[in-house]
Amino acid sequence: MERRRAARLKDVAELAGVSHQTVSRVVNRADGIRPETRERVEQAIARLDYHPNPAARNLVRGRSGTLGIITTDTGQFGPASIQRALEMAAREAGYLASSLVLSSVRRVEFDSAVEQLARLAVEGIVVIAVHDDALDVVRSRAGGPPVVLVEGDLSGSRRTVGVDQVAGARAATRHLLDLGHTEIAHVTGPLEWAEAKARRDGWRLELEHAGVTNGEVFAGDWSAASGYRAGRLITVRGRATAVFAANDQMAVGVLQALHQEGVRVPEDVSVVGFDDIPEAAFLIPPLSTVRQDFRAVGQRAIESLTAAIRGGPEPRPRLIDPELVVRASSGPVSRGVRP
Amino acid sequence: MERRRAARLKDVAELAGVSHQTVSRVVNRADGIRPETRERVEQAIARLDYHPNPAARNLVRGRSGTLGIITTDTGQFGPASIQRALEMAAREAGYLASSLVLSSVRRVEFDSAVEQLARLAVEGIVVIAVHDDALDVVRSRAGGPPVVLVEGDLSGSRRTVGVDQVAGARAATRHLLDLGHTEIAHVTGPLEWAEAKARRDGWRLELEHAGVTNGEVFAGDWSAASGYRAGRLITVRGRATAVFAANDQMAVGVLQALHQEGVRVPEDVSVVGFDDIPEAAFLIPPLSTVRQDFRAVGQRAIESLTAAIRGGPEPRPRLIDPELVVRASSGPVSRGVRP
DNA sequence: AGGGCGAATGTTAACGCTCACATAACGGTC
DNA sequence: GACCGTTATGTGAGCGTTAACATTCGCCCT
Repeated sequence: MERRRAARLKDVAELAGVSHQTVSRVVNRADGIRPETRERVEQAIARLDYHPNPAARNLVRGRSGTLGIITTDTGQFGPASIQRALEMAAREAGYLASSLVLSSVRRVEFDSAVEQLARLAVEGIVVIAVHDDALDVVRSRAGGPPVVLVEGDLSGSRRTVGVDQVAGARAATRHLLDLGHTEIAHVTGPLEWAEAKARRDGWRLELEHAGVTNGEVFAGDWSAASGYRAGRLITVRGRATAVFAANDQMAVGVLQALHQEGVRVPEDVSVVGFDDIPEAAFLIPPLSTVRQDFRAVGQRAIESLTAAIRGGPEPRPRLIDPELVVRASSGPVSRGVRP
Repeated sequence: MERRRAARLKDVAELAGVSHQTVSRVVNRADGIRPETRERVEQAIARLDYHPNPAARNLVRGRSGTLGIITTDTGQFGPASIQRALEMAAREAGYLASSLVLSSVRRVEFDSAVEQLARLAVEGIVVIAVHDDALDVVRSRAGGPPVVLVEGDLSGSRRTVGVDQVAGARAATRHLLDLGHTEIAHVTGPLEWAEAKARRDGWRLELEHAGVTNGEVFAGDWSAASGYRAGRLITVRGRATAVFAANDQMAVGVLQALHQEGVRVPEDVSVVGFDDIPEAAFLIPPLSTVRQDFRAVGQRAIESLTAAIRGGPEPRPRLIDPELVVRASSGPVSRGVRP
């Protein structure tokens, strides 16, 4: 079968017996078209299987219809999920999203990424900013397309969107306090990450709020291995009756360490994580955790970016509330003695 | 500061004192330009910070410069990794990749995705085809842009690219046979998935090749929970001295079940997974598994697609060899009796 | 009946680039 | 010095669309 050229506005116009501009109006849903004419044009469009040429459209409108997403290839659950959510939200907003996955957060690579996006004439950029360094780079960049930061340090003056990490950590800690725990340890993420810092701060704040001051801190790095090490230390020192891990992967490690030492969860020690990874519900025992609505983060970020592109003000509140998910790994503090 | 319009070809031409066509030639690396002229033009480009307008370029060239990626939001490690790899490879090939993440593989949604990509005038589509159903939908589609299938059923006549799942499964099984195991159980993925089927077939083939016929099969669904259930059954029946799980998540479940029952890994039972998820090296014990080179898959898929767009033949072999990664979870069959 | 007005549609000119072709410049040959 | 071929550069058209303005038509009002 011969491959015909795609139909153009002009072809549709000829078939429908109108001018190309009328067709354009129908395609772009302008009003001031007689229903009868519109009907005729729409039939012609259907018959020719006409699709507007996006390149021509973008050219004449002086825009590219493209957004850039810069993220790092950390393999972490959060950033990857947000990337996905951003891609979906961008498409819903009528933009094409082009994701740039960096293998490091070094300034050079970051700059070249921004350069590459400039070459694509992106109208805006979303940076999934896990690292403080990345923030600095963005801040230092003058001119160019508007930039929205996601999930980094949300306290800055720039446009930023993200889950309220502090609130999530406080909710998790409050949940453990409500169960009667007073010795609540915390396993942190790497503290260069804004999220890790915020979760630690939330935990600390809530403890102070409750008048509890002596929570132990264990330094982790997001990995299950680091959670495992923290878990072993916790069993050795043997004071905490509850552990709040800064992410689910580390909580997995904690669970394994506790299990290995014969410490029962939640009878002897309660564990709460953060993220609600897909496996969380299938762990032994199912993990209590804090769920983040990445979909909402993606949508708001794109909203904020499109607003910036149009030169408008910040649209909706930029902090999104996380949700505590209680499962079997957290329970009332036991009266018995820890083994 | 006033925001100037972006520089055009004409602006550069005027500044360099040449025609716009000469500038175009310099930009597009055409030869037949005097070095001196080229130098002058390049300086002008740098001074004006000129970037070609991709919309105008695509319009006149009659192409969109865009590829579509269709994937499903399964949250599985493999598909997500491949999506990333595809995005990177597409960009390296000079294309903009637009990813469509489907929440189901139902025909309707799939069709609307293809429709949406047609609207973007994508030049080609990569489908990360996990489900047999998805394959059918693609096969039924006539006309439109070329399509490359990734990681589905690789035996079809269409352009397909992927890791040789059968070879990977055979390597894993061979590894266990080499360690002296003869009772090797297999935990499958959901058998609607082409990968799950291929891994089971590879396991079976290698057993037959070695003259071992009595491997037990346990049906799983990729989740850690299903692996856990299989692990419990294995300890109850108590025959297998080795388990090959069709993915790492299920292997995690197996490990937990064995551990819980006091079965030592690898002393009593060896475990091998598939995927090499980031946690694999941090599990207890570190998990032997099969690593897939997703980067290579992405690159070959894009190569194949660009070849198809140009109407050329299939470029490189489309099957990629996986790599066995031996860690502590697999060891020689023990002479002692299982507890 | 003529003027004016609004609704519906048509006409023309960009948008920034590449392609195909036209021209200029230059050196060698007879 | 007229002719040719080669190399380097310039010119004009057109890609498919939208924006701005122009036109046509029918209708109501005085």
